[in-house]
Amino acid sequence: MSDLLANLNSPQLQAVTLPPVHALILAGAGSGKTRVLTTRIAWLISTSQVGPHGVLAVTFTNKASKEMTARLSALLPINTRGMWIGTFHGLCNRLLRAHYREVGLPQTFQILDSGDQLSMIKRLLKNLNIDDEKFPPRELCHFINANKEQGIRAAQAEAYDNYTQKRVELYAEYETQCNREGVVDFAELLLRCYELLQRNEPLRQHYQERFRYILVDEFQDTNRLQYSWLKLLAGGGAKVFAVGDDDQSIYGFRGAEVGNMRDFERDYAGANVIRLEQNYRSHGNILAAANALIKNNRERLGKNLWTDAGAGEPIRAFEAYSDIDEARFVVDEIRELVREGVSPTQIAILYRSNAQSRVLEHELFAKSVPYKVYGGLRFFERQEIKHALAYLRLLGNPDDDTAFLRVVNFPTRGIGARSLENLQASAHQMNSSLYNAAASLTGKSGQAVGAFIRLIESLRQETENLPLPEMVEHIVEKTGLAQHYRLEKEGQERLENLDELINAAATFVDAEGAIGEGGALVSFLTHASLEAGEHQAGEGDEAVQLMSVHAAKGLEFDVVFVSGLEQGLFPHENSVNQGRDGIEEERRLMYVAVTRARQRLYLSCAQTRMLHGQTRYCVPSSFLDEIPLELLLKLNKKAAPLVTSFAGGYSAEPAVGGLRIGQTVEHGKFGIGVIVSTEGRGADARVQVNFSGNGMKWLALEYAKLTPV
DNA sequence: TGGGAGTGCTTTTTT
DNA sequence: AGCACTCCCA
Repeated sequence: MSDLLANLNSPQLQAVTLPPVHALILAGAGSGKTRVLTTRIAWLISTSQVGPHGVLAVTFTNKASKEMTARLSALLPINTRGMWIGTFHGLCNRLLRAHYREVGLPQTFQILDSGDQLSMIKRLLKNLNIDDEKFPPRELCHFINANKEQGIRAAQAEAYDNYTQKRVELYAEYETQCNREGVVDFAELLLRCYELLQRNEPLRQHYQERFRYILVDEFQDTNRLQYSWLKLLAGGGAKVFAVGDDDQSIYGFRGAEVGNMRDFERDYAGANVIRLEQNYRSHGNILAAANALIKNNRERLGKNLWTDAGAGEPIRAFEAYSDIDEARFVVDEIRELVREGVSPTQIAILYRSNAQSRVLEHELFAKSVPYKVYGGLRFFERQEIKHALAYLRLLGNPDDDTAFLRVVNFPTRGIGARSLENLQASAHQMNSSLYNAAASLTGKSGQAVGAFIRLIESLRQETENLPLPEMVEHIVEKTGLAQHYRLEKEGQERLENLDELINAAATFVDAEGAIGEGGALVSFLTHASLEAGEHQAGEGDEAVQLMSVHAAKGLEFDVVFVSGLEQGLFPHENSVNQGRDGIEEERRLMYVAVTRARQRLYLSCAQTRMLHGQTRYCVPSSFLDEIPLELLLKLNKKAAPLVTSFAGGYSAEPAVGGLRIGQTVEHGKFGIGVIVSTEGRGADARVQVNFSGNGMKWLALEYAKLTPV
C-alpha cells in the first residue's frame, strides 16, 4: 500500500486518499491525471472501502479505458474483467444489452456509426421526397445528434419556425425508422440508457446502490446528456470523482460543455476541489508560454502550471515564405535532430487541419525521413470492411435496411436503381423492411432481388454453426466480395484488409472468450462500431509522428513542431467567426499543442499557403503575439517579410466595415487578396490588401467594393 | 451497369 | 488541389 502512494506529490496524495466525498480534480497538462485516477481506484479497493464491483469508471476513448484497465491490473492483484470500466458508449451499450426488453430493442440491435447514420438520413429524405438542398443531410444529422445530446426527443423539441418544425418532423421520422430497423446511433445509446434509468425505478435503484464510487476522466469533454446520466447514477449516494482540465476543452464543436465543470460544484454540494498544478512534462519556457497564452481566456476555473525542471531551451520561432518553405525548414531541423541522436518517434509535427499534412509529407518523403500520419481512415470504416460487415449484419438482423442497401448490389448482381426504387416503395407501403418487402417484388427485378434474398438465406444456413472467423471467411468468399476485389486493379490492398478482418475476428474471439448476449456475431459487430480501430498504424518504428492538434491531446513528445500558425488557419477562420467562444476554444487548442512538448518547441508560420487550390497570403497567428518575446528565439536568417508582421491587438470583432485583418476578400479589378492592415473608421476607413498577382494596394472602403471570400 | 466527366465542398473527431 | 458525389451516355 505504501508502494501505491509512493512518489505522489501532496495534492496528488490528497486527491487519491480523499474520504468518501465528491471531488473535482482540476488537473493541468502533464500533472499526472491518469495516475491519480487509477491510484484512487486502487487505493479505494485495497483499503476495502469498496469492492471492484462497486466502482464505475468512465472515459471517452477506448484507448483511455484500456490504459486505465491495464494500469489498474498492474496496481492490484485483482481481475479487472468484471469491473465497470469503459467509455460512456461502451457502458451504455452494456446496460442496454442487459435490459434490451425494457428499452424495446431487439437483442441483436446494431449500432450505426456516423457514416451509417448519414446514409440512413439521406435515404429517409429520398423516401419522403424532401429536397436535400433545403435540408442538407449533414446539417440534419447534426441537428438530430445535438438534440439527443441535450436529452431532447423529437416529441419534446421546440420549433420556433417552419424550418425547424420540418426538421423536428424529420427527426421523428428518423426515430421511427431506427426503431423499425432495430438500430441505434451513438447518441441513442446514451439517451436510451438515460431514459431507461430514469423511467425504471427498481433498475435505477439497483445501479445506484451498486456503484458507490463513480470516477470520470476528461470531465471537460462531457456533454449535457452525459452529465445528466452521471448525476442520475450518482443519485443514490455514490461519490463522484471527476478529473478534468477546463483549459484543454477542445471538443465544444461536438457538444462538450465546459460549463459542466462549473455546474459540478453547484450540483454536488461540498465537492472538494483539488488542483494539480505541478507539471512533470515540460521545461519552464514551454510552460511559461502555455501559461501566457491561456491567461487570455476569460471564464477559466483558474490554474497555473509550474515545474521545477528549469527553464530549458527557448522556444524556436520561424516565419517561412511559403508552406513549402516551412516544410523544408521543419524537415531540415528534424534531420539535424535525428543526426544528434533524437529518436524520430519523439518528434511530432502538429497542425490545425489534416489537409496541412500533404506538404509536410511531400518534403519528408523527398528527404527520405520515415514518418507516420495519424488520423486517416480507420480500419472498420474502410469500404471493403463495411461491405463485409453489412453482410454479417444482414445475417443477424434482416431488417437492417442500411446494411441491405449497402450490399444488395455489391458486387453487382443486376439490381439497379429502378428495382430498388420499386422495392423501397413497396416496403414503405407495407411498412416493413426492405428484406421483408423483397418477397413481394415481381417481374425481372423481382427475380434478381429474390436471388439476393436466397443468397443471404443460404449463407445464414451455411454459417449457422461456424466459429466467427470461419463465418467471416465464408461470407467474404461466397458473396463474391473477394472475387470482386481480385479482379479490380487496385484491389490488392482491399483483399489484404479483408484477410485482416478474418484475423480481427479470430483475435476478438480469443480475447473475448465468453461471449455476451446475442452471441459472437453480435458482439463482434458491436465491437466494430464502437471501436472503429485505433487510429490505424501500430507504434511507428523510428518514424516522425504527424497529427492534428486534436489527435495529439493526451500525448507527449521530446520535440514538437506546431506548424501553420497563421491567422485564419490557427486560429481557424470558422472559429474566429463564431466570436469569443470560438477564439477561446482555438486558444485552448493552441495550449494543448504547446503543452505536448517536453524539451523543445518550434512554432512556425508561412507567408503564403496553398489552400483549396489557391495561394493565400497569410498573417502570422495572433497567438504568436501572446507569447512573451523573451521566451522566443527567432530563427529567420533573412528578414524580408512579404506581409508586415502582425502588430496591434487582434480583436474578435470586425475592424472596419465588417472586414478584419487576415481576411480574404475579392475585388472586381484586382481579384483575390488578403487584408493586411486597416486605417481609420467610418467614411475614412481604408484597408491595405495584398492581392495575389496585383500586389499591395490601399483601398478606401467608401469606394472600393470588397466582398469577403 | 459502369465509367467518365462535371460539380461542389473543404476544421477539429469519438463513440 | 483533391475527393466525394451525381449525372449522363455507351
